[in-house]
Amino acid sequence: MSKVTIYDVARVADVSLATVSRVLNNPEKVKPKTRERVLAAINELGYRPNAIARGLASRRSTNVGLIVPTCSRASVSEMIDGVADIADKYRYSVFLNVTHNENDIATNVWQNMIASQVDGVLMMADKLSDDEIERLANDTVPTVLLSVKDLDGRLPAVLIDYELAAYEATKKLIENGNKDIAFITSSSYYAMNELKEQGYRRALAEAGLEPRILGLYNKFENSLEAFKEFFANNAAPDAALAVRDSVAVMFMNAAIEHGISVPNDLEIIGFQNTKYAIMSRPQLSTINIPTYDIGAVAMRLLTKLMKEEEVTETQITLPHSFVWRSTTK
Amino acid sequence: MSKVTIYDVARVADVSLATVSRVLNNPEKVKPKTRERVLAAINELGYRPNAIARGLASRRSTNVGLIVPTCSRASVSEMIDGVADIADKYRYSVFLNVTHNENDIATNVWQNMIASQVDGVLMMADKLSDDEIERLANDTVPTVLLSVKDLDGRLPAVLIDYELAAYEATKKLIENGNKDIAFITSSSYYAMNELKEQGYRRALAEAGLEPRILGLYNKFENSLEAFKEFFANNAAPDAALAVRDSVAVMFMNAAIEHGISVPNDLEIIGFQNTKYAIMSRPQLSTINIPTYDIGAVAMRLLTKLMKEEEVTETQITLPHSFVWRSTTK
DNA sequence: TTGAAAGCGCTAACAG
DNA sequence: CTGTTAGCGCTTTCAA
Repeated sequence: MSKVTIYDVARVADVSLATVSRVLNNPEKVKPKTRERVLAAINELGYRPNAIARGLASRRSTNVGLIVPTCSRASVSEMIDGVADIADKYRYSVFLNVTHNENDIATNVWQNMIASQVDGVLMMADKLSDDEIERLANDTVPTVLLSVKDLDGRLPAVLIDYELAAYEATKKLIENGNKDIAFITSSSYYAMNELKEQGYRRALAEAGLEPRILGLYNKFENSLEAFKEFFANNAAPDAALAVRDSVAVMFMNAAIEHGISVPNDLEIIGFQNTKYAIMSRPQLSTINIPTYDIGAVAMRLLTKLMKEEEVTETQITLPHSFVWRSTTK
Repeated sequence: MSKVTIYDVARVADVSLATVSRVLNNPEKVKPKTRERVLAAINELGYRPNAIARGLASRRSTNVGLIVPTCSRASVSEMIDGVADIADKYRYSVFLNVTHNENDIATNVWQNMIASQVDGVLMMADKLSDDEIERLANDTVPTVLLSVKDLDGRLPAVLIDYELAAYEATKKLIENGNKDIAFITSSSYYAMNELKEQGYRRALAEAGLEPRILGLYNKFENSLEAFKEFFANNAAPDAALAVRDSVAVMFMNAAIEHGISVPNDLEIIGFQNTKYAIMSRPQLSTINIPTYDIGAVAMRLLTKLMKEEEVTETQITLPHSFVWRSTTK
């Protein structure tokens, strides 16, 4: 569409194209009067610089890549909103790519993005191999990890201390006098969930209690059935910590249908503080995670990295908190 | 990073850069033997074509723009997944932009995307003015509307017949013998919700019943309070249709806390068939919307439009269905 | 079947 | 402060 090029503007304003380029990129270097003439011409013609040509000439695209496993989990969609808002603010465009949690895809996508000349990338991907981390860390275009981090801290990252959060939640459950505390986790393999499990185990170990891990199926509907079956065939635990609010609510619903009273016979804590927690009955006690902020802070960090500003803190841990509602005593 | 250019490949393969370009874009026009030599060189050097340079030279970017009001509503995040999957399949990259429902922003974003040389755009935006629609429709880069449509059908669109869905749901409620049927809507202005309201009103009008519209606040927490207040100060309706599952569940929870029995004293139907509907107690009857498919189908339609293939049907209505659970008799 | 050459629309030295 | 001049890395005629 935009058939109007920088040449047209230059002609109308009666200057060289270099001057037009200057008022666009370094307006202070142009005499006010000329600048105005150029601006007027731009307006008159409805000129919009061609981002691609600009990218080619300047070797900077003002594009960033965003790699996520999926959009349709609240924990990631809110983060995307955070990324998008800050990107917008700094006038970056964001390339979205969803990998469905397949790692080789993530790495491949990353390479494609680099080839597409993004200036930086935000990546949410589990279990990157050492080689992969090495490659990301050594590339000239900066990559920031979302929610997860590599253990050696080679890559910038914005995350939550999931281990600590789970540890503290479990500890609370222990303090409330519970002995048989279950951990309800997902069968799919998330690094995040592994950290949560570690925190859970640490708290139990300190108290000399036995862990009890309950896996569940990826498919939502199957999980409900699985939970029902669980309560039909097993002694119910005294308390439970779940990897996500939705999981916690499903577990709770199954328990209640089995005649168990929450929180009297069974205390439950979720993870994330989503709407699920408010909408369940009883309302779910949960760990509040600043999801939006993870995205926003990561994007902000990335802008600094891209501008090669001095960044003191390259691995940022955002604070979690607890929201005590009606599923805990 | 990819410092390797097409020249390097040409040199190593001992051909001209034109030939390398050909094996990339029209492999059949190159003698198999040469082709293999080039391919080998590409492999050896780890060459990846620079998407930006390619875009500039070919005037096609293989990028599409995706404009949404937010990511963190299930109805849009699932759609995004649909778009992303199909885009991936056709090797398009997607530029994501969230507008927070502000229309002037959406139009502006659209222009920026066009300037960024996208080959097409998918847009979810309410209440576009006639001028805006005109502009989108007349541009050389195709735009497909998501979920909403312009009334004259000038723009391609993929959507649900929300009016009909609401009409049918309301009719079911009427057939069940309810007289006082409420419509629970959001105070923010969505074209979609307006259509739902129209369907609701049509069904009531046909039955000679009076409509009863209940607005609610945008903020989730406030809504719960508002609903509680509603039940404290007003006669409860016999039945209700809500614009979203989450709204339906909140309304139901408030009702139940007020001592109303669902579905005996109050029948409720939601919209969307999200996890909320399964996780509520009782489980919510709702209208199933193929959210993922809206995105997927729209993206597929867009690829055709971009290739200038013949498209017979430019406004596609996807089917809805009903899921009767425990909040209806 | 291949190569030479002319751009795509812009930025960025370098002069002036 | 402004203009001239090279490219950025690739596609695409046009000839050979």
